Amino acid sequence: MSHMGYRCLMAVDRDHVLRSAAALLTRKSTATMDEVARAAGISRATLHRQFAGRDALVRALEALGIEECEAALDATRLDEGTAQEALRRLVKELERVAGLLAFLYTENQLFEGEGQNEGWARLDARMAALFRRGQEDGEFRIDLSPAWLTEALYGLMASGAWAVTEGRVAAKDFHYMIVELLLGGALRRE
Amino acid sequence: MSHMGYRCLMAVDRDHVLRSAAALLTRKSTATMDEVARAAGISRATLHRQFAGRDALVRALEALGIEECEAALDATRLDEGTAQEALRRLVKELERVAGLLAFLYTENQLFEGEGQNEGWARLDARMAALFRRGQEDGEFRIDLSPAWLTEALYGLMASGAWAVTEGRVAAKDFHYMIVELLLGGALRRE
DNA sequence: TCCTGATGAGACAAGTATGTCTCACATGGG
DNA sequence: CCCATGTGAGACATACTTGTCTCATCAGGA
Repeated sequence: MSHMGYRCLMAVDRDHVLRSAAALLTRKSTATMDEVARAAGISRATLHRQFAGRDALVRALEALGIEECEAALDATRLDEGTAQEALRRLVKELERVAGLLAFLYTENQLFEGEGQNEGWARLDARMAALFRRGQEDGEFRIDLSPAWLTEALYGLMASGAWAVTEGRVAAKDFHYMIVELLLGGALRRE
Repeated sequence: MSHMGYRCLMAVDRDHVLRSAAALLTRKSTATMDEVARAAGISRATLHRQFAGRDALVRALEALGIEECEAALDATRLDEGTAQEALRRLVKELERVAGLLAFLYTENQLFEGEGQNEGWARLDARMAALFRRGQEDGEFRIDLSPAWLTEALYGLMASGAWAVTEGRVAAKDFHYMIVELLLGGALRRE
């Protein structure tokens, strides 16, 4: 076996497995390793060969989620334009990972006592920085803390993702609903 | 044993157990029956005597959550005053059950395929009716559906409850943060 | 063709939660 | 005092998931 071929093969499979697992666990967070394996079209043995255990799988999913979020943040160019425009772009970029984010958001409740992954802290900081910029530029109100606005963004994305999967709202409205509510709230502007 | 005495004793214990379980499962959603029992100060055997199994316990918690939400809705007098005032009162009433609500909100993801409890549908309808009234009275914007606003309210309350338990925001700000974000959004009013 | 290595199927042991059961104990009423 | 009822402790079987292992198979490269 060639070394390159080996690295390539593993990388491709690993990514495919990871995305299948993300898609499944987004819908059913208690899926077993066997279900995850079947969803990825592989056997449980192979799944265990790639991920030492369920923990390792979830950690890998966490890393994937962080990675995708960081990529979304990078692609958004948070510093360009107004904070409001940047936030709109950000939610658009994050829409793809909303389901995975919703899974990890609730799953992280279980990791209490280990201290949260530093990746999340970095993401939180970048998002909070966006909200803080908006406040300093006079765009956003200053009586809602950047930390809360960040938390609310996560919460609304999770709610939106679930509402879509359960058919309570249309998928095409996802971005609009979240951005409009987060930015403007429910009240009519005069 | 007297019939009244029996009924009273069971009712009191059951309620106490239920509230202990709610408090525990709010923090650790995967707590075992044994942990739930110990948290309530009873043995696992007694817990099983009162609730046939874990399913029955969660169902009972669901019923409790629904009951408390309905009570909150009743106490709020949704029809009095402006929709905005009613919403502020509602969030205040719901604050007590936010933790339980957060637990059930995520737990319900697992009950898919059984059709959701009719109690939730009733609650959703009442909340959506409030948002609809706000829209019809010209208070709330009409481009965000009542269903989405209801969902967002759940999501924000869950986010707020978790953020508080993890110390990311202060408990005293809970009501203000949720109501202000839901009503006014992040943007400054001119 | 032969050989290497990954895979799938399945067996297997271990751990854990669950649900049921029995038994001893305590409390409270008759 | 005696008895009934609820309770706690713990044993027990069961089911489920997990993690590891073996073995047969199969595809790709030398």
